[in-house]
Amino acid sequence: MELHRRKSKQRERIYEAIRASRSHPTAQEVYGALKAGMPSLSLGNVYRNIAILLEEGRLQAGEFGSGTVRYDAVTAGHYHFVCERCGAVSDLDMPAVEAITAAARRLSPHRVSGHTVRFYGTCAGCLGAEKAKSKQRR
Amino acid sequence: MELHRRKSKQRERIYEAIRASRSHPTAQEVYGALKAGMPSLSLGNVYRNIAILLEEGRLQAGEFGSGTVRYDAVTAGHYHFVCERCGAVSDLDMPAVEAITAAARRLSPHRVSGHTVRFYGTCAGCLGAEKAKSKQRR
DNA sequence: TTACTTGCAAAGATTTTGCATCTGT
DNA sequence: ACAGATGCAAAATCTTTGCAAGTAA
Repeated sequence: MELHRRKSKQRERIYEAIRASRSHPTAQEVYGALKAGMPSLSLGNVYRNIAILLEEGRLQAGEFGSGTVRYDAVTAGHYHFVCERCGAVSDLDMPAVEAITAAARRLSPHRVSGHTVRFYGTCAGCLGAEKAKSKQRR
Repeated sequence: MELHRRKSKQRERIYEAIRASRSHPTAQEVYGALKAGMPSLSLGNVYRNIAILLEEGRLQAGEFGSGTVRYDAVTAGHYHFVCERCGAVSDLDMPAVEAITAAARRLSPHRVSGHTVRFYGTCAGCLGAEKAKSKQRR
């Protein structure tokens, strides 16, 4: 009745795909990326393995306004930037400010164990596209 | 072809329900809360009106780990606390730190317009329940 | 062998939409 | 009257599950 986890090619490929990606992929994107090299792979199994990887703490999940969950191979507590125009999610090269958690502990009746920060705006790519468009308009 | 928005009893009730609630309700919760006093109300219409209210900037949306979207009548930039045990979402009485946005602007190639902070941990209610349980165990 | 894994397909859950009808203005 | 709003039910998405067959240990 114990749970001895076996090594599984599918699970490792799924983990690798997420770790290698810079884009915080969704389950469907992971599936799409692996399907070519692993035709037997099923979407249900991607979801199942992601659940296991989350449980093991090898992944982190988040929803960033698209309505679907995105995954991230945890590196450390890092902050995210979400483009309000195209929905892209990127990591921010910014040290986590532990003082924020400390401040919340002082102010809140709850047991605060940590925090995340999410920045909003327009990503560099969309800014470029916008500029090109306004130039065209003249 | 213009869009003249009409006043609608449903929409105002939906907005009021969300504004009055402290719990960041989901669409289904709003529907459940209003159904009694408005039997003809449909869930689809709740979703439609929430979309309009979001567009008008009267509401804010967020997903907090439950897999369903929660809504909030925007007051100002405020931070949230999410209980990892029961999923409850509450507001934190903590002034938004604008310096964080400024720091991100300096470090990021994107146009950063703002940020949100989310704290994680165990809420006071769950802490109490936990304590009661461990006492019982002795 | 044992019991964890997988693929497949069906089921769940949440959210969106088409359409005929109703209603503010 | 006209264009927006509503209810209802069907559809679209995303995610989870049951089951029989495959597979690591």
